[in-house]
Amino acid sequence: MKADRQSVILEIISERDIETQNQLLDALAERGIKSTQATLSRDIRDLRLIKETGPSGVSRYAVAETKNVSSDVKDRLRTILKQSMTTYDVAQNLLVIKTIPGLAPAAAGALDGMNIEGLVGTIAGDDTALLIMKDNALALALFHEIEQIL
Amino acid sequence: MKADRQSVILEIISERDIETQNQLLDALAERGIKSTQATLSRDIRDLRLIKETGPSGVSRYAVAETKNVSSDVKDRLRTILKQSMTTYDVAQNLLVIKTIPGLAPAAAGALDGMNIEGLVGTIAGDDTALLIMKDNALALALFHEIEQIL
DNA sequence: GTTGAATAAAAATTCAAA
DNA sequence: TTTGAATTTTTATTCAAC
Repeated sequence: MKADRQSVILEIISERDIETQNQLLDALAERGIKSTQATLSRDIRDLRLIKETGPSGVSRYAVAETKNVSSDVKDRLRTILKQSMTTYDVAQNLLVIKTIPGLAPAAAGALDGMNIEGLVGTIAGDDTALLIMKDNALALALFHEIEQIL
Repeated sequence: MKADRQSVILEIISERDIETQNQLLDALAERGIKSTQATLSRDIRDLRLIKETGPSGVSRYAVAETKNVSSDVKDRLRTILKQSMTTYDVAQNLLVIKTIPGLAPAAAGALDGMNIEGLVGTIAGDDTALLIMKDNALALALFHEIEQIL
């Protein structure tokens, strides 16, 4: 399954340095996911991973830095999410964030305030905020980013 | 000359999307700089350029985002530099920032406060701040980044 | 230490297939 | 629409020269 595989890819690159698509292929195999280099090349494009040169000069895949998002804003977001969010999940290109009653608008607003790439819009009821992402891969990437932030 | 070429590379990728090293080769040729793909591959590593996937899905070379630097800090830096800096230049791995008298420590402090990759240390007199960078390529990259910020 | 030519390695794409 | 095998394209490295 594409979404599963891409999700695991994000996990893998957050845990260790992956220099080549073949390395990624092996890492996926270790987790029981069999694929091919061609597919990974497409996944990497979908997930908008970058290839960066690390401190030591070796290159590796990484999640693109969310541009224009200051760490201050990230801190504020973390605070708000921690105080308000109860659960969150991803479905296709949508992120669903459940909050304690009344705080969904605040959570949605906080996320809206960050210039998150691919975030098309948010809508919040009382205890549920919906984030509409441009595509499934970007929704998945944000899901994992929230995981990291918390 | 390596430094010249690398400097022009940074200019080129800030002006237009470069998808491949061959495109970069051509762009350099237009500016009278003749090189080879092998050399550009090395330059790209030296400058720690990343290859990212743009909004449209095409990949391009870009300057690595300075991690952990919030836009608030960038704003503050801009303000301070604009108010204090008179000239700036790069020499090898050193950036020399001249300021109006008395303000060099403030400028150096502001730069120190950002987590700039490759910035080893700063030393400031009355009207001159010196930034010691880890290597020439990183000094050059910061030079261009300051250009952008202002 | 820097470079280019040749080569090896890696990544993107094509095309057929499911 | 997703995928893998084969192929093409792109990038990194080797090695010789400077």
